[in-house]
Amino acid sequence: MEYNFRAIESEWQQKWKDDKVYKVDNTSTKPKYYVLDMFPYPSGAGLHVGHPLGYIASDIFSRYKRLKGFNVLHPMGFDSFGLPAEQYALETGQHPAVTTQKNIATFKLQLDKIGFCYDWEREVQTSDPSYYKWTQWIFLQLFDSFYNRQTQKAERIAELVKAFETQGSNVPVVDATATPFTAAAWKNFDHAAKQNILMNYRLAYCGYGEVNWCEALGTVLANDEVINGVSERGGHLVVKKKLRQWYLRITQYADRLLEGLNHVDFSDAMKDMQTNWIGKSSGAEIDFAIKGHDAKLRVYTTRPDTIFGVDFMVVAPELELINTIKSPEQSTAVDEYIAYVKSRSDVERMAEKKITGCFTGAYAINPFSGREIPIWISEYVLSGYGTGAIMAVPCGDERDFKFAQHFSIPITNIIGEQYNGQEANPTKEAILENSGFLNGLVMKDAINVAVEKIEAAGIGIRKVNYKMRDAAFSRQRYWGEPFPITWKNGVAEVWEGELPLTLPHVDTYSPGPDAQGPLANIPEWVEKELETNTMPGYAGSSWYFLRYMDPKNNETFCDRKASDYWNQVDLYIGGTEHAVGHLLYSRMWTKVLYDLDMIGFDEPYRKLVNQGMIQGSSRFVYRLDVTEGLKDIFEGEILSNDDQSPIFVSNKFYTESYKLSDKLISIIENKYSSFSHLQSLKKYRSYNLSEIHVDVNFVDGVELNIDEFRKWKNGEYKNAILIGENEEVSFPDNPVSKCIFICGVETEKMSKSKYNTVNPNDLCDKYGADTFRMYEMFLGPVEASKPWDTKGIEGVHRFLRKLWRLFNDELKGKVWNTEKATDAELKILHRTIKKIEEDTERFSFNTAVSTFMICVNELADAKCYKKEVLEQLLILLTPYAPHISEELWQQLGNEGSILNATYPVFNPALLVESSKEYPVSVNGKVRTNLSLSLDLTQQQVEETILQNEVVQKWLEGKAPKRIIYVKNKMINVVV
RNA sequence: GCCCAGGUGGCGGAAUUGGUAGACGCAGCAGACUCAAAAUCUGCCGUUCGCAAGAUCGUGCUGGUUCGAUUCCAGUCCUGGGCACCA
Repeated sequence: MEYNFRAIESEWQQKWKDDKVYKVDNTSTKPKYYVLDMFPYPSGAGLHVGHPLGYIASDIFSRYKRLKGFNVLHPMGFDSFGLPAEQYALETGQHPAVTTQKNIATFKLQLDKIGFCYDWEREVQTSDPSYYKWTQWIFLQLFDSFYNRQTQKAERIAELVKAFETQGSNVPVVDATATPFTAAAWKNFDHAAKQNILMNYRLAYCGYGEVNWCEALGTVLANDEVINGVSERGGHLVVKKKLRQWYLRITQYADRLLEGLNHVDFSDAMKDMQTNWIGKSSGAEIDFAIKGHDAKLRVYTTRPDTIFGVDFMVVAPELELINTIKSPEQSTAVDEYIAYVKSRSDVERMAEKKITGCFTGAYAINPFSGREIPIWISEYVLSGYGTGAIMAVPCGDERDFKFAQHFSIPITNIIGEQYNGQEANPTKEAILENSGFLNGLVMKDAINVAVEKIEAAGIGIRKVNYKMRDAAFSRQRYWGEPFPITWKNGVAEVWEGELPLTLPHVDTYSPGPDAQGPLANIPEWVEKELETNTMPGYAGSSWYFLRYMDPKNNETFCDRKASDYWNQVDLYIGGTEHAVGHLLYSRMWTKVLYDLDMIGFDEPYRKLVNQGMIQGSSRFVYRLDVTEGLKDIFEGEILSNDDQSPIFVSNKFYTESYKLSDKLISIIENKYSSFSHLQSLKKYRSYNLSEIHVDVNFVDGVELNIDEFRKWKNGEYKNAILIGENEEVSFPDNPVSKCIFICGVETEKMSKSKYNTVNPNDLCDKYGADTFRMYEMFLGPVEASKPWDTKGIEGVHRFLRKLWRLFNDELKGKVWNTEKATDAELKILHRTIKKIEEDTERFSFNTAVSTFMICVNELADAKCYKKEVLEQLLILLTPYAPHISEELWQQLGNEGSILNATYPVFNPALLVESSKEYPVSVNGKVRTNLSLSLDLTQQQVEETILQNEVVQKWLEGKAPKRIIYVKNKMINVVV
């Protein structure tokens, strides 16, 4: 009987489905364990082998925990709102709901084929009205809440109203408003005035923010749709535009998001990323008078101790203030510079090495020295951080220093010898000079003195700042959750209908007027004065882990009993690309729901494991192209021919600079003198090699399958002429060719457009899901990123077949028996139990797979076909390769599914050793091995060692200085 | 630019706490079985020198700490991820 994985896998998948073996209850006497995968976006391209890496890891762990006696929740669903579906709708006119459903169906087929233990009855989809009903509802809770500074938690907006009614604006629970009011005044405000004030405190609020606006496309673009200041599609100009936007006041939670990191098990790298993103800093906000103007320049600095070293100011080019203060002489230059900056993204601005800037012609006054300080604008200062203006201290800050040098601004030294005039010194240890009342103080002590003086003088305040900004929460798009908000006379009101407020049908997905979303095109929607923005992708994904606990509930987002039972996610597996977006948002939402007493915990994820990315390994062919400039010359002579039979050259012509070589041309010439390209090549010797991605699925390693290549893309290259590595040429009409064509290789992101994706289904068909699962794990540590290479999968498949042969022989049939296992055989088993358990616990799945291989190799060598041993091994293997394990488990005559078996218990007594083969080194270099009893004393070991021939040889008669003996590890003789 | 991660054979990787570098697998080479092929099995498989025994160098690079460093420290180069509207 042979290992027929196709039959085995489909049979067991069907049986498990029929028996509902993965159904999970919200009540159990067993302890609970919640394993979560990051929410997939169901893209049209389907799953590629990179996606399931984390899913397989979590599936293994879920099954392992189940065997260990836990009630395990391991759900799956879809983050099904998003830009790609809408983009596709724009191009094809198909409704996103339709394409999304199609994509989800494909994903589910693919996932099921791999044999995951999801309870599909708990599936959620964010674009399903029964789901986004609750996303909208939670949004309304955010809208109806504010952050109480006193209690440090979210509370209902009604509480704030009560406070205003009794105490006016001077309340301890929130920061003061821009314009103070009394309790009496509050009561006299009209509705709109009150709402405007409250909008400053709501956790979900409306404000104004900049977006990437593309006039030509009439739409707002995502950052990744903008490249070098123009749109990716069409290359149209993109500028910043201010729009009314919804925001989440996540900044209020900055401190708690930081503090919460102490209570979760995330990697230090992940915690660092979040900490840096939040970017807490403390310093001061200082108002500088501006010469000849009433307006003040407010700067934020973390180093108020350096205030006497300020040589210039830098203001973000976006700041309105600039228009007021710019001098007539500088006006044109300033406007031109602002126009330049408008075309640049934040990333470009921060990454720019070239120093740019423009003097405004205005001067600020140093409040302590009275010095006049020139005010500049430059793109390296961003408007969103701090006050959008900095005081520049070139002797202490590298960027300020370079700026001063570039524009020849004189530099003041306030740290004496600590500053060498060649580069800035950002120390806090120097003793201040040229610094008025701060002279003689060490800088780090001077910070506090300076802040106190600034506060006393009434020109500034101590200020804690966060780099993190409030999260923009609206999109000018169609395919997202509508806001249950109406606008009455410019005031945002909660929509009065019953949730969900469903997405209306639209005829076109084109943007609405004035940079509004497509919803603005619908008369009925606009008539009802409904909000035309929709929510962003992270709305639905910020709370989905809660919905899985109680996915069908129509009364509440998640029953309290269910969330109390399942509590936090015990294990969350996903990529670092979500480090600062999704993870921070869902942590914030959890904290708000906790504050409002709707759930009983304030961190969503107890433990986070970061899965690495599987990169694509792309393959290239190199097309010989006539260069652009010469095209005219070839008109009529070549070009028509060119398109039909392009020439491709093998890798070596690209890497070994065979470009333009006589050799390449002579190859063609010698073989095919009538070749029509030849004349032009000889004549002009001017061509390029362009890299063209080819589908990795018809490249074996690096060798191109030329027949497949000719059939590719409906025969686009069927007439191609290929010059191989061995300098043989393949023509379309000579199918028998000795041409060996080698492709170029590069590691890149796995993506359909790069033709480097591999479909897991194909591999499951060819080798089986068990092989696929184990191979994904065998590739390397889950946390590591690595390029995909299908080649090694054979090895894992061979391993499973070898396992199969421990039970069945192709000719003899059943070979397993019920004989008693020997000590040696039990030792093999228990060493495996120990290692598999350890490796699984620490998510080291790749070494676990190796361990299985070693175990099966050893059992095969020992000809051990004993049920007593094999049965235990199968249980260990179930989480990794569930189908074959179940099949063999049944063959052994077991009742019931192996899914419910009990995990083997490791018996240390079986592994006790009495001696050890020690490596013996002399001066740290291993020279020999020696087997010694484990109960020897240091002295006994030393004596034995010195007797040894090899050791004596290396001692060369000298006496050893020291002998290091680490029991059970090694011995080192120092001479 | 800033933040984070990673550089080990031809390739993916192992070495869990500073203790035999290269487990396990792929590819390759040689052999057995076979009419042949597939499958399976056996052996070899970092570099240089050597018939061999053995020696030499070797974990991106340059230094340091240590009896001993892939592992710790400092610096440096390269690659990948993120940088707020892809999800």
